[in-house]
Amino acid sequence: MNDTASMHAEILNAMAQPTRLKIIELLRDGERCVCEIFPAVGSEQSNTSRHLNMMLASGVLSRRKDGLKIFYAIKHPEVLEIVDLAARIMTHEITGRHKLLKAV
Amino acid sequence: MNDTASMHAEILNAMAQPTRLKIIELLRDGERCVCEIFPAVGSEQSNTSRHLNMMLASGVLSRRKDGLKIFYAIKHPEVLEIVDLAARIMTHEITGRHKLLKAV
DNA sequence: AGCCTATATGAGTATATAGTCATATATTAC
DNA sequence: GTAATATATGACTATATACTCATATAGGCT
Repeated sequence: MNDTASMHAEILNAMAQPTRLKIIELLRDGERCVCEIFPAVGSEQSNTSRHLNMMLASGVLSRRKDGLKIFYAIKHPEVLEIVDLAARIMTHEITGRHKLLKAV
Repeated sequence: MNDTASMHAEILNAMAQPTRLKIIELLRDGERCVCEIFPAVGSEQSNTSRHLNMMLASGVLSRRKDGLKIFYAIKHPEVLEIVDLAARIMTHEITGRHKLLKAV
């Protein structure tokens, strides 16, 4: 990343994908190892590993090694706040679109 | 979008790109027409139009027509909150990485 | 009507992304 | 040492994305 806009975007992008959102939701109540994460999100181990690594690189997740296992966790509380705010927008949008349908 | 995770991701994705972040920053203090937006963000008119349309479709922006001009605006206050929280994460990351460099 | 301005879109390209399968790299247990 | 487990990565594919240039569409003005 070079300028601040692309670093800023990179952080948001690390949350803006269905599998990555599932990972964040899973980590909401604490750290998990990769071996727990990939079956929980229903994705391959290799694919999950790539998502975890890019989320680590962009500062969304942190990790800790314990023997063979590597535990990933949400690095900043702001991550969950962002995900929750986006969920609120989604709710507004869904109810808004329902009203539009009713109006017809 | 089919499931909630992909709609959720779509909303975040509509902010997770440098040009789109610049658009959001520009609209922070009020609506602007496309003719004002594209020179301000330094992007082509056609490219800016596409970004604006996808941000509209995902519920991040709203638009209003006034004669020839179309004014885009931030649709939900949560959008700015999300952008600000991501900026805070970026700040934490930058200071954190500086500490790492100092420690070496 | 014709002309100008503002916005959107079709078509194309180059790059990025998410995904898979196979393999490499630890780390632990025996 | 070997075997087994956990994670990461190389190589590849298919699709998505951001972008450009040219053109279409629509509204206002004379």
